Amino acid sequence: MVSETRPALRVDVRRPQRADARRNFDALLAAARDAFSTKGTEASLEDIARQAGVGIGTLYRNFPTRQDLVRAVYLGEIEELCLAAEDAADLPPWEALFTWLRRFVAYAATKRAIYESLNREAAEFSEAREAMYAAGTPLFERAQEAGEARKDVSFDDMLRMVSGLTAAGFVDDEQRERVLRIALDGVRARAAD
Amino acid sequence: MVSETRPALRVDVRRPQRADARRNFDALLAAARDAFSTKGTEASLEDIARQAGVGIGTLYRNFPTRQDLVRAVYLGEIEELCLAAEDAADLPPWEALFTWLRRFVAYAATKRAIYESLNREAAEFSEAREAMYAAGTPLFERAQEAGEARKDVSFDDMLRMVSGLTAAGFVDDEQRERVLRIALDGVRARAAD
DNA sequence: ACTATAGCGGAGGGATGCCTCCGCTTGCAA
DNA sequence: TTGCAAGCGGAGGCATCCCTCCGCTATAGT
Repeated sequence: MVSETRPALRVDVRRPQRADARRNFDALLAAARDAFSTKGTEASLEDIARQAGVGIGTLYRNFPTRQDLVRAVYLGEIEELCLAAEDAADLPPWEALFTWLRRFVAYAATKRAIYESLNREAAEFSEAREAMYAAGTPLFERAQEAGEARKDVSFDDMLRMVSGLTAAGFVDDEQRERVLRIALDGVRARAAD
Repeated sequence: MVSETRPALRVDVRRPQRADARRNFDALLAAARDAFSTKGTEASLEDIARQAGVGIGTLYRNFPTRQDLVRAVYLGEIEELCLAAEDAADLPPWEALFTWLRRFVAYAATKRAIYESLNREAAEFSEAREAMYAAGTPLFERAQEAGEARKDVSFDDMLRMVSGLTAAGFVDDEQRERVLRIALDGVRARAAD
């Protein structure tokens, strides 16, 4: 047990020992992150290997199934998100929440992977998702207690809403930001509440 | 000139003459509608033909390219949406808008096709999209004029927001409805405005 | 009933993706 | 330096999908 100074999830996922192998491992992860974000988790594994500059065999040695690769990318992304939640904790309630959610949206990498996994059953995902919920929920509840967020909205409601926006297409980043703000205005407590 | 009693767009798309052929045509359209809604516009054409109970050759005769099939489904969906806007016109401003948007979300069929096409360049799509905008914008502006919708939000902002939610995954329909309501609360004019 | 022909369907060739397997290469410890 | 195991990469078998082509079927008009 023992949560270290940082919980950190086990993103390790069995990183190889030899220097060259480790290089390949990282290149694969980076290529996958990129491919998944632009083409979804159905992206061609052969493309990913090619993009990483390694043979397809190497990809399969490190990540025997597509799911393994998706999970590795996903876990890395989740970890980023958990750290971002810690960083935001110092800000005023609503701003902290908003900042974290913006990070959630902006972190292009796993956009689609996160979104897809939000529904996926697989146990290994649910563990990570719980970590993310554990990281984000305090921000949300703090905003509720400060009277800035509606009490009849759940964290899950809000996150799914935001993840939908994440997946949607916008003309440009300004519009994305604007729409995010609009949607979150719906979460904001109203004078009448 | 000449809007008929119903604009109706040309959804015809060259419907065949012979009775059996027309049956096949309709079955293909229905199967495609279904497949596109669940698997996106990349769904296997052979599956669609199989699902429709016709040979792959028949599919290609009616819709020489995938794009032709997508367009046919899309146009049908858009037409539904335009009609729904007319129907909603009798309701009070905000309710009319909300009713139309709910229809927008609920009409499962082209969920993804509409969403994908929202960005697609292709000219044939933009024409239909404009028809849809033309149908929905009055509802939105009426809500704005009635002081029920914010003036600093555009119809396009709102539609993209909603279409994002459309594509997102929810636990059940109640949650979808609830989240739609929350997001639209962000579009609603506030007392302070 | 008869027949011309619109329409049918699926075999099959080409492309791409998945994944396994195995002979070659190379980092690292001694 | 050297030896060897960890690691590499891609050929190739299998599956799936796309799309074309053409011999067969069944409709609709006479």
